[in-house]
Formats: sequence, C-alpha cells, structure tokens
Amino acid sequence: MLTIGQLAAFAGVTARAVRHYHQIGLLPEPARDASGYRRYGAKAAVSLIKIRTLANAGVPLSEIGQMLEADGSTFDEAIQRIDSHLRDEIERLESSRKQITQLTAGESLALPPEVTSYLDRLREIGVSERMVEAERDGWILVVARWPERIHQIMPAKFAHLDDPRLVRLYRLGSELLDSDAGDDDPRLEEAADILAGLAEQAYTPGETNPDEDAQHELPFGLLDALAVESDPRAQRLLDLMRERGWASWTRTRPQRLTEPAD
Amino acid sequence: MLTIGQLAAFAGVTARAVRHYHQIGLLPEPARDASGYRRYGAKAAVSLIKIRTLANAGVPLSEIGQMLEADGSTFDEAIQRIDSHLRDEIERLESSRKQITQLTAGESLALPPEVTSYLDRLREIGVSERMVEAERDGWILVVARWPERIHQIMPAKFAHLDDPRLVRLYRLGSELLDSDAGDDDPRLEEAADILAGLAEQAYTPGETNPDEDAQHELPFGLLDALAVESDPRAQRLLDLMRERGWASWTRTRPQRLTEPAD
DNA sequence: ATGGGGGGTTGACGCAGCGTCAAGGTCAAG
DNA sequence: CTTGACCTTGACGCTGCGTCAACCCCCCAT
Repeated sequence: MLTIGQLAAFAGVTARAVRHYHQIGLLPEPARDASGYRRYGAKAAVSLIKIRTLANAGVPLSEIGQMLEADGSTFDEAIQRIDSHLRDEIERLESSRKQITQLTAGESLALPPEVTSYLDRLREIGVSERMVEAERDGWILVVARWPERIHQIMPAKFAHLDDPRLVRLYRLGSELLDSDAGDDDPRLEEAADILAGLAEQAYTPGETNPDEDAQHELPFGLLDALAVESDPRAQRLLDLMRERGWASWTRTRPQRLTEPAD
Repeated sequence: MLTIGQLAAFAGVTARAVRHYHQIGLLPEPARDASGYRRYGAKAAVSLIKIRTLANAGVPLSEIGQMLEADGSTFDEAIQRIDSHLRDEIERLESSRKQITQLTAGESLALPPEVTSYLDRLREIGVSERMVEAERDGWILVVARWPERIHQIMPAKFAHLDDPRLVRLYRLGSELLDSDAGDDDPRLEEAADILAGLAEQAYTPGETNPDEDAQHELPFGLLDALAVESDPRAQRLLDLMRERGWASWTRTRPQRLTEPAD
C-alpha cells in the first residue's frame, strides 16, 4: 500500500495535486490506515495516471471525470471539442507573438508602421520630440477608433506634408511646446490662421463631402481634449479657431453655432 | 470627459477591466465628478490603449507598468522574455494537441501504440475482454515507470506469444476471470505451473542477468497488488508461485526467503 | 528515553484577469 | 414619476494547484 507521496511520485505529480483531485471528486478518497494516512492501491495509481494523461493533453480537470466514464463516441466528441479549443488557444498566442515582435521600439506601441513612418518624417522636417510625442498620442486615439481606415488616411497625410503651410504649422507647434510662451503669444494667432486656411481648403463648400459621415466618427472631442491636457495653451488655439468659424482645431468642418439656426 | 463605460468602450474592454487596472495601480484613478463618478480625459484613453496593446500581445499586467516606463533597451529585453515565454506556451499546447489526437479510442489512453497493438493481438488470440483490460492496466503502470524502455520490451513480448504455453496461460486467465471459480480451482495450479516454467526459462541461473538492475526498478509490487485488487483469486496464484520458489507471479527472479541467508 | 528528520493531516490564503452577482445611487428621457 | 441604462463599492468565483501554518506520526541514531 502506498502513501500519498509515493503514489504522487509514481505518477509524477505532487501530493498536493492528488489531494486536489480528491477534493474535486476526480479521484476517490482511499481508506485510511490506523494513523489517518491515506493508503492507496495499484488501481489508484492506474486512475491517477489516466487522469494525468488527459490533463497533460490539455483536458480541463472538470471534464476528465466524465471522459473516463464515457464510451467511444462520447469520448471522441469530447476530444474534438478539446482539440478545437486548443487550436484556438494556439492561434491566440501565435497572434500575440506576431503582435509582440512588432513592438520592438517603444514608439511603435499601438501604432501601425505607416504612422511611425509619418512620425519619423516629422522628425526629419525638424519637428521637435515633444511635438512628435503629442502627435503620436493623437494617432493612437485615431488608430484605436479606426484601425482599418488608417491605410487610406496616411498617404494623404504624407502628401499633405508637401504643403509649406503645414510644415510651418508643425514648426510653430514645436517652438511653442518647447517655450514657455503665454496665451498671448502671437505665434498662436499665426497657427490659427494657417489652420483656418487649411480647413477652408479641405472643406469644399457646396459639395457633399463623401467622408462626412466617416469624419463624424473620428474622436475629435478626444483629440481636442488630448491637446488641452498636454498643453493648456491649446485651449487658446481652440478659442481662436472658434473665432474664425471652426468648431475645433482638428475638425475641418465649419460650425454654425454663431449663426442663426435654419 | 468620459465615464468609465465610455472609456472602456473606446478601448474595447469592459468597465470591470478598467477598475481592475485601477486596483492594481496600472492606470491611475481619475478625479470624480459631483456624484462620485470617475471622469476620464483623453490621456487616460491613450494610456488604456497602450496597456491593452501590450496585454493583447501577451504581456502580463504585472509587467506592463514597468514596460511603459522603460527605455528602449529595457523594453526590448522585456519583449524578448515575453516572446520566448509565448513560444514555450505555444509548444506546450502544440504537444498537448499531438497527445490528444492520439487519444481517439479509450484504450490508447496512456499507452503507446506498440502496447495497444499487443492488446489487439491478445484479442485475436482469443483472450477475453476482461483479461485484456487487466493486462492493459498493468501496462499502464509499466509505461508510467519506464516510458522509453517500452520500445525495447514490446518486440520480445510479441515474440513470446509464439510460445504456446503463454497462449494457454492467457486463455486460462480469461476463463478464470469470466468464471466464478473459487480459490481451489485446479486451473490456478495449472497457471502456476506454466508461470513457473516460463520463469525458469527466463531466469538463466549462473549468468549475470544484464537487465537485473533494470528489472528491479519495475513496479512488480504494484503489478501484483493490481492483480489482487482486480481479482482476489490472484492472491492464491501468488501463493502457489511462492510455493514453487518464485517471489511473485510477475517477477521472474527466484526468491531465497525459504532458504537460509548467506 | 530522547531527539531529529522526513513523512503525513487539515485549513487556509495566493496566483491572473477579470466575470458576475448584490445592493444600492444617478442621469436622461418619456 | 417612472423606467432603463449607467455608475458606485464589496465580494465571491474560476483553474490548478503552490505554499505556508500548526500539528501528528514513524523510523533511526544517540
């Protein structure tokens, strides 16, 4: 007769595991000897090995009991279920691995390569590191809401960098972020003028903008909030844009709040 | 300002998950509004998305905090650790899948194919189902203790089936298991005679048996116990073997207990 | 006889990452 | 005013054991 430790060693598990199987009713409690020790026979060893075989194959303990009692077809069904579950798990982990190898740099965190290229391009243009980080956080929000559309958006963004006004705008932002200029800095006005001009151009009045619905889904509110949270002076910029008839400095649609409603 | 539900929805998680991140200090608790609701800004959304990006990549929550603060090389090291851990997990599951697909029939449970073939062969010879099951459980114990050696053992076992004495022995076992014969059934004596003869042949006296140490490691005690547990009449067989000078009906070494010690 | 070391016993908490009640308070709409 | 959808804290549940704690038991050496 074996003690719990001997039984466990024979099956290659710990005594704690055996006691656990008793607790959940997977392995019947054996009789005790005079001093209260559990004493196991050979059949218990066989049962324990069967249990471990299934458990090692990835069968949850809660199902092993039924499987050991099941007949051939029921058993095979269960095997199928377990196997497809394992397949799913493996797929999940595989995709995790793919994802994680993308995360070599802290920057690519949560961003597709197009966007990180764009950010690198900004650096080449002379945009400061703080400005790039602010831009990056904004893109994280956009990507989170619109993961697929990002492929359509980025080429336009790259092309837009050919516009000297936009470059000037980024440089203004860089300067302002790195300075301790106040709300009254004239560069804020200049930035607002550029933004208004770009917005005017992007918004072709009279025509139905096909992306209008889509744009409506973009998290403009969050982007504005992000800017203000990153630098309170962004609030001034927002006010200036509102003066110029634009609802937000990231949204390219005119507001009508100051005009009478239809 | 977002409520917890809105924030969670934006990042594609549940509110409970966000609260969990607060609890473990991964995401800072935001300020509350007048009615005690948590109110989140855009930066929280960015943080949450970063957290989920790493979590989706398989990074344990407990490490995400440090990773978000880490610099490039520290970050990359962590990535390497996580990746190799993922690889291990995947391998584990892959091997589980391999194992589980082997378990198509209830019989192959915990047994390599050589052994199941042997059991099938026994059925062909006319061994009863109960006898095969008893034999199977015995092999489960042997395989558990000696998983690699089984490849060496089985060919000899197959060859041994050419010996008509062994076949007769299995048939006797089948008959006895299916009958309600008592301890005094003469077939028990016949079985003991065959066993003794086979043992005599297997044990070549005077020569040093190279497998002696190895055999010593086989779980003979358990095998004997298993037989007796399966059918109490096996005890009688053991006694008969002892009378004939053998320690156990599964062990092929003579006992010297009845002779004076050296 | 005594002491020590290596077994055994039950009971309990801990782990990861939340899901899911319970028992309320709040908010916007009809 | 009610309803339904949200928020709050607190707590247990899940998986498969690991790991104390506090105590008992057996065998061996002194």
